[in-house]
Amino acid sequence: MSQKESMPDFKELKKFKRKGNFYARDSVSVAREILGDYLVLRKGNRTLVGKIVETEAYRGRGDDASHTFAGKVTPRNRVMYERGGVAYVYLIYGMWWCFNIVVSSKGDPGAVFIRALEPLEGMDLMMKKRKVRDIKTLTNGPGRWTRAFGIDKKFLGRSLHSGDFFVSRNLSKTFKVGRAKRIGIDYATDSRDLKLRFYIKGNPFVSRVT
DNA sequence: TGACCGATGAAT
DNA sequence: TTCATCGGTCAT
Repeated sequence: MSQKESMPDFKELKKFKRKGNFYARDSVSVAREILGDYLVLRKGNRTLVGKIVETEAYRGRGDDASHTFAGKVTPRNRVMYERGGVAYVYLIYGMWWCFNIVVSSKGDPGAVFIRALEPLEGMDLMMKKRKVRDIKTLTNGPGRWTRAFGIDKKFLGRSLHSGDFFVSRNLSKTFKVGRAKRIGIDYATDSRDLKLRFYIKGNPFVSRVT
């Protein structure tokens, strides 16, 4: 279950912001280690904060579920070739924005897909964006949390090293990590059954367990 | 320029 | 389990 824990204030969150060397590594390491961290978006004098509870690793060139399989380059996926630490955002099903963090070194595409958050601060603003009243369904899916945060095409290529949009390290992680197949990539052949999805065991905001 | 489609969500 | 949905992508 989701345990009560003290919520760091904005200043504290900023202090433990994840840096470039954290993102400039392989996608599996980042996808695992970013679990439990805080995604922080400052809007004026308000702050939206969600704990990252579910991720997927996309391994770039050698991963036929990735948008950069076999080194494919298009206007959309171009930022995936940047050094880790920028956002890769794209639209799916004509209506939902998917948010990834680019990882690895420049020229080596990789990404960590953020699938679900546990909402911690700014829930009133999130609910206005999502038009839902039930907190359980506010941010427990890739298209849901991005809508709650107002994430869209404007975020494509945006740096996570800024002062108003970043990931903050959680210094007290006590959970167990679950591992499963990635979702919605049945079009892939070689990579479809790899267990590259990671989630916080028992957290109610994970989009699905199996 | 336009055919095509999906790293989903919601209803059942 | 099914299916509505539509802006963007990319090949032409």
